[in-house]
Amino acid sequence: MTARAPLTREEVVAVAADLVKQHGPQALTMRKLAAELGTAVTSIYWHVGNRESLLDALVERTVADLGGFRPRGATPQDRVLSVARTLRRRLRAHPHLIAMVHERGLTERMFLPAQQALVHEVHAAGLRGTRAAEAVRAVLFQVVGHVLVERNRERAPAQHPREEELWGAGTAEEDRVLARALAAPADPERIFTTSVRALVKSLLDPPT
Amino acid sequence: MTARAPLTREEVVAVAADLVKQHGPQALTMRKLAAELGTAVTSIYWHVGNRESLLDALVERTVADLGGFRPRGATPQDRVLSVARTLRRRLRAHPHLIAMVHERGLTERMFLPAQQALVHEVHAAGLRGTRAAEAVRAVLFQVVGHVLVERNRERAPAQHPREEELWGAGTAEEDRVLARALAAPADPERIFTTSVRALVKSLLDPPT
DNA sequence: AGGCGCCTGTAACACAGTTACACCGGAGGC
DNA sequence: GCCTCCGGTGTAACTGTGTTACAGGCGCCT
Repeated sequence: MTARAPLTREEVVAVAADLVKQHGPQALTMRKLAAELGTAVTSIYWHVGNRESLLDALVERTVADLGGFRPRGATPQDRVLSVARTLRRRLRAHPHLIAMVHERGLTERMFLPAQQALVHEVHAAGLRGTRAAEAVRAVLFQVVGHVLVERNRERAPAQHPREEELWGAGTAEEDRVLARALAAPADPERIFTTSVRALVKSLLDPPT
Repeated sequence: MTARAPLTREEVVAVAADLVKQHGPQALTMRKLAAELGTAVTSIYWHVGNRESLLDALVERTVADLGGFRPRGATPQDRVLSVARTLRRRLRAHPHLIAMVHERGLTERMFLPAQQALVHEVHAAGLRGTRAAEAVRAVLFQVVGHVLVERNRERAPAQHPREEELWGAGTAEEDRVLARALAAPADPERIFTTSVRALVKSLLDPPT
């Protein structure tokens, strides 16, 4: 057997990314990774340093994959919504990885490409200076925050006090339909669109 | 020496909470905890089962500590903002612990008390049924999401491409003040208030 | 005294990240 | 042709983690 092609840093990171995508971050152990690569642990350490650096590289890769934005829509409002939707979709495409980005305190890094697109749109809508910066940040915070919460919701265990808490508490008996709507599982897509649209409307519409 | 007062589940959880608050979740090892308690690891296992259960108990405690809400303000809008602010403040009071709640997929649990308060206000504002439920959820998603992002921002390492990325990219040269505003550190408090207010305004104002 | 239930401690297990060290194989100097 | 050095790999260990089998101790009831 011709031993095997020499290991490269890129190969290590790629296989590590696969492992994380398939089985979550906790499945990424140095030994498993070595086994998957058909090599020994020490080789990995030689190429990537330590686990920390490996995760850094993974995160870097993920952020780079998010790419740029081509907003669609007639009005700035529509185009901002378009950016928000695209960002959400891309973030949700790599759940484990964006969780890692978050856990490693690099959430802000994920912002940059979208931020540039948003700056453009907000500027087109007539906002300037500090006010524009605030609008951009408000939208970004909302999108990323929403995705984090949404993703969290999905892997949440059984929420034992959910329906009952609201029915029994007396607060919601004012409105049966409301109570039922809250007891039913939420539609994150709808909530997302609703709230982004609402936020954007207020931020861009009246230059108070 | 009179050996020591018998260990209780509450004592274990309390000391564990202290450890997490002071040195973060990774500092909570069973052996350290045992040393801190002046006992042996097995006693901890006897009282709390395993590490998982211990973290569950911690999280439960944290969620319980969040308590109820007494919204202040003249209009429903103001009172919603008041709830949002209180929720944010309380969440930010236990950064490590809310990170744990999040990582354990129990973010939604944190919602409940605030949710009840919001249901009341949204109802008072005249919203009903599905529309009201959506408004409540939109606000909660926004608040919790914002806190997650904000908290993340604080412990982020050096953001190497930050100012430069925006200055060099050409996008922001349309507006020097904007670029400078984005390069400067954001004021999360302001962003929070601005965006919650904007969101609430759109959600509650026009019963379109 | 005997037994039983609550609680604690000793010592081990498996598995994690990490590393000291020996080794191989080819590229270049003599 | 030989030697040395360097990039890269492998073996086997170290420490520290969660967890548990097992041996008790202490107090109370009968």
